Amino acid sequence: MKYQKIPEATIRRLSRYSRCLEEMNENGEKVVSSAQLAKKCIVNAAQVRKDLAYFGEFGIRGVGYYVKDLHNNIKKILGSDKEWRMALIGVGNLGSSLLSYKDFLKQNYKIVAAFDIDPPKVIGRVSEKLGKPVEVFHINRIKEVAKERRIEIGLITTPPSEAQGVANMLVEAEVRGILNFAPVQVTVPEGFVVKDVFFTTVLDNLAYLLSN
Amino acid sequence: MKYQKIPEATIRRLSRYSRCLEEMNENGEKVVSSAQLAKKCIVNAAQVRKDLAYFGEFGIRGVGYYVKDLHNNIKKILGSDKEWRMALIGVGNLGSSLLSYKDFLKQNYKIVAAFDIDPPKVIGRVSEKLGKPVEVFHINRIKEVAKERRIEIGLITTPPSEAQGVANMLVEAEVRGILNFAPVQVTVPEGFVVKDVFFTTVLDNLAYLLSN
DNA sequence: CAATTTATGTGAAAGGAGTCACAAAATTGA
DNA sequence: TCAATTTTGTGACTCCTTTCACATAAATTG
Ligand SMILES: NC(=O)c1ccc[n+]([C@@H]2O[C@H](COP(=O)([O-])OP(=O)(O)OC[C@H]3O[C@@H](n4cnc5c(N)ncnc54)[C@H](O)[C@@H]3O)[C@@H](O)[C@H]2O)c1
Ligand SMILES: NC(=O)c1ccc[n+]([C@@H]2O[C@H](COP(=O)([O-])OP(=O)(O)OC[C@H]3O[C@@H](n4cnc5c(N)ncnc54)[C@H](O)[C@@H]3O)[C@@H](O)[C@H]2O)c1
Repeated sequence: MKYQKIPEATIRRLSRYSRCLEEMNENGEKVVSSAQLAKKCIVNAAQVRKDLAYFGEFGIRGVGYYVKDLHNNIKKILGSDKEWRMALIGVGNLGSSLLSYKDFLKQNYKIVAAFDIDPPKVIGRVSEKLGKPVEVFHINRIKEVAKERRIEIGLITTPPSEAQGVANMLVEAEVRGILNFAPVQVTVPEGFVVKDVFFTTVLDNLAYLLSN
Repeated sequence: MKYQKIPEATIRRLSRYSRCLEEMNENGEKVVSSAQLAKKCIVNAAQVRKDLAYFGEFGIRGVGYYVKDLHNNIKKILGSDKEWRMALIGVGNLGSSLLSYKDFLKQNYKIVAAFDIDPPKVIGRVSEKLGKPVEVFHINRIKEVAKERRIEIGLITTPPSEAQGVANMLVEAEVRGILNFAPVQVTVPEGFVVKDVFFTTVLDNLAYLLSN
């Protein structure tokens, strides 16, 4: 298949397929058809095949896909075959719950440093919940520590008013990826990427659907 | 304008506009043009106008939109002019951080009950963080309490393996809206709505963009 | 080994969503 | 009062995404 721009929606679905395949693999299932995978992920079977076709031919006609093989291929496509080193900025309520989120690790995402404006205040939140606590630094050491620990992704869990400032520091520290939980639009220069996780936007969506 | 199906993306953007308008209103700004609002929300100006046009005519040609008036209209459209009564199921790391998330309240979303499989174990997580703690019930009382407290939305923050079971109980209790944080696809009958908040899907997306 | 079955990969068609460009309406100022 | 200015609301166009439908290829069976 000749080159085409890949839709964002395709990438989101690949992530879903990946989770399903992981589960199937754990259940000892060897082979899966696009129809079965589609059903499990609640999408159209042709959609599954087309999504995969952007990246190559992974199936065998008349058979389907080898679960493990396809899973590996999708992980390679998504870049989740390598370990991603992350920093968390803002060790508050949400931040400390993310610090103890075990699923990140399972998925090859690792928080290797945390930052706050007041480390002594928040230190209890970290150690109280984990066997091996993540080190918490003062925010003004972010550039230095980010370099040293080869951080590639920053998670922003500060109050909204601080988010853009923190994003600027991350840019300064050449942390190219940002996952932003603070409900404000932050902007970064070309070459950097921000993705948002806005709970209330999804809630608004739900509220809209429920009232119509 | 004659009736058309309204895109999901439009609803998501309305939610964004709403946040911006709220901020503008707090700053004492009275009038805003589609171009200004668009710039702030990082979208196209025609997009702003088209999104609003699905629901009526809110602007004045040659002038723009009255900030407060438009904000009220959008809140009415989204259904966020009323208070939504929510229950949280699974008072763990993430759940207890949501319980103390003040922004929900500001946005007219209110958690009026929490449920867990082991209330005594989790009770500390709630009261330790809040002035007026949310009551935690055993999960098997969900139907009874949901009716009594007129709950309309359920937040699922249990382990993934429990999510579908919890969703079934919410359906049983006629809670029509579900916001699911557990990284599995849950299904509900016609007439019910599930929206997902999957952190790792967004991370996967970020990882993909960073590795290409 | 040929016929049958099964399920992929993909071109073509349909369906949605976003952008452009301009007529229409309100305001301002001379 | 009327021309100039501003900015909305929207039809038409473009672009992107999803679905359909079928030729193609692998496997199986008699
Ligand atoms: N709590 C939730 O469940 C939840 C849910 C969705 C979104 N959010 C958003 O996530 C963010 C954090 O929420 P929270 O409830 O954890 O707030 P919080 O007040 O508990 O935590 C914020 C933390 O950020 C630190 N901080 C403040 N300024 C900083 C700076 N400049 N640099 C580094 N650290 C700084 C504070 O010391 C504090 O520890 C907010 O933007 C909130 O809107 C929270
Ligand atoms: N911790 C995070 O930051 C984070 C981030 C993203 C997603 N998630 C997801 O959110 C969910 C919760 O994560 P967590 O880290 O808070 O886990 P956790 O183990 O800390 O909390 C789970 C809670 O659910 C309760 N529970 C278990 N089964 C139940 C049932 N049948 N009914 C009611 N309650 C039940 C447990 O008693 C526990 O209190 C998981 O699905 C996780 O994948 C968590």
